[in-house]
Amino acid sequence: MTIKNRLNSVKLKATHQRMTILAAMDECKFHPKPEEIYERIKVDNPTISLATVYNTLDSFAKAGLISRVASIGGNIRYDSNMGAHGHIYCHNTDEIIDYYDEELNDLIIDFFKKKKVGNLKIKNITLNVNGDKLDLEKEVTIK
Amino acid sequence: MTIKNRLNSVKLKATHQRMTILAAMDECKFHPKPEEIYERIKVDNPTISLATVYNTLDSFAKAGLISRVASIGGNIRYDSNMGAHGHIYCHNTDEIIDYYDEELNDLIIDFFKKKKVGNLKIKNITLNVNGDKLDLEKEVTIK
DNA sequence: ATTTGTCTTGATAAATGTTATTAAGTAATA
DNA sequence: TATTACTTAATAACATTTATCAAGACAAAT
Repeated sequence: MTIKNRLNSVKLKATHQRMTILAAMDECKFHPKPEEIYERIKVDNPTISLATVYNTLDSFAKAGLISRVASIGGNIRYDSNMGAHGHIYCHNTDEIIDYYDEELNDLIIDFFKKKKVGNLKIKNITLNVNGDKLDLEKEVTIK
Repeated sequence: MTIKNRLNSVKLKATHQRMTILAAMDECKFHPKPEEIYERIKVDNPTISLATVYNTLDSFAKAGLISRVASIGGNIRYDSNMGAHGHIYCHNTDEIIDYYDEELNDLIIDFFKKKKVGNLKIKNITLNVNGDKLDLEKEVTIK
C-alpha cells in the first residue's frame, strides 16, 4: 500500500509532513526516537518542526500505523514493523534489533491460548532479549 | 539477606541513603520511576535529594541489585525483582505488572538452548504482554 | 477560482525529566 | 583525631516532551 493510502486508511489527511515522516519511519529499521526522525528528514525538509515530528509520530501510533516500543533508555521510541516480532535490546549500544522466529511465535501463541489473561485487552506480545553486544562493529545474529 | 549485606555483597557502603532507597525499591512492586522512590522516602527522609535517588538507583542497577525495566512511557523505571519473570504493560494506566509462569519459563529456556544468539552476552529474557486494562480499578489476572 | 470552515503546522514557550558539578559531609582506617 | 577516599545535597545545566496559538494549508461548496 502506498504511503498516501496508508494515511487515508486511518483517516489522516496525506499532508506533506505526514508522508515525509511516515516514509522516514519505513526506512528506519533501528527503532528511532522522534529526534532521530527529525534529523533524518531535516536534510530534505528543513522546515518541518520538531514538534510536528513528535505530534505526528504520536498520532501515527494512536492510529495504529506504527507502535511505540518499550525501551530501557528512557526515551520514546517507535517501531514501523507492525507484525509479530521480538526485540533484542543491546544495553551498551542502546540498539533495538527486530527478530522473528516462526517456531517461537507459535510457542507463544499456543501458550496464551491455554492461559486466561483477565481484565486486559491484549495488543501484542513481544519477547525481549536483553544483553550487551560483544563486537560493537558487528551485528547480532540469531539462527 | 539483609539490606546491609546486599549492599556489601556488591561492594557498596551501606549508607543511610542507600539502605533507605534499596528498602523502598523492595517495597515497590509497581516498577517505579526515580521520582516515585523520591516521593516515597521523602516522608521519613526529607533531606535525601532527588539527584541522590537518581544516582543511587543507577549505581544499584550497574551493580546488579536491581534492574532497569523496558518501558513504553519514555521514563526510566526500575525493577527490584531480579528473578526470571515477564511483564504485563498496561498502556492506559502505565502500570507494569510482574508475572511468572513455570511452563512459559521452561519453554523460553528450551527455545534459546536450541537457538544460537551470536555477538550478544544475554542478561535476561522477558516476555512482554502489552495491552489496555479494562476495569481500571481491578487487577489484571493470569491463570 | 474564491470563499468558508476545519484541520494542520511551525515557532516557541513551558513543563518535565535527567545528568553534571562541586563544596560539604560522612565513614573507614590508621 | 587525623587522614583519606568516598558519598551526598543543592542546584545548575542539559535534554526531552508537551502545550499554546497564530499562521498556513486543505477540502468542499459555491
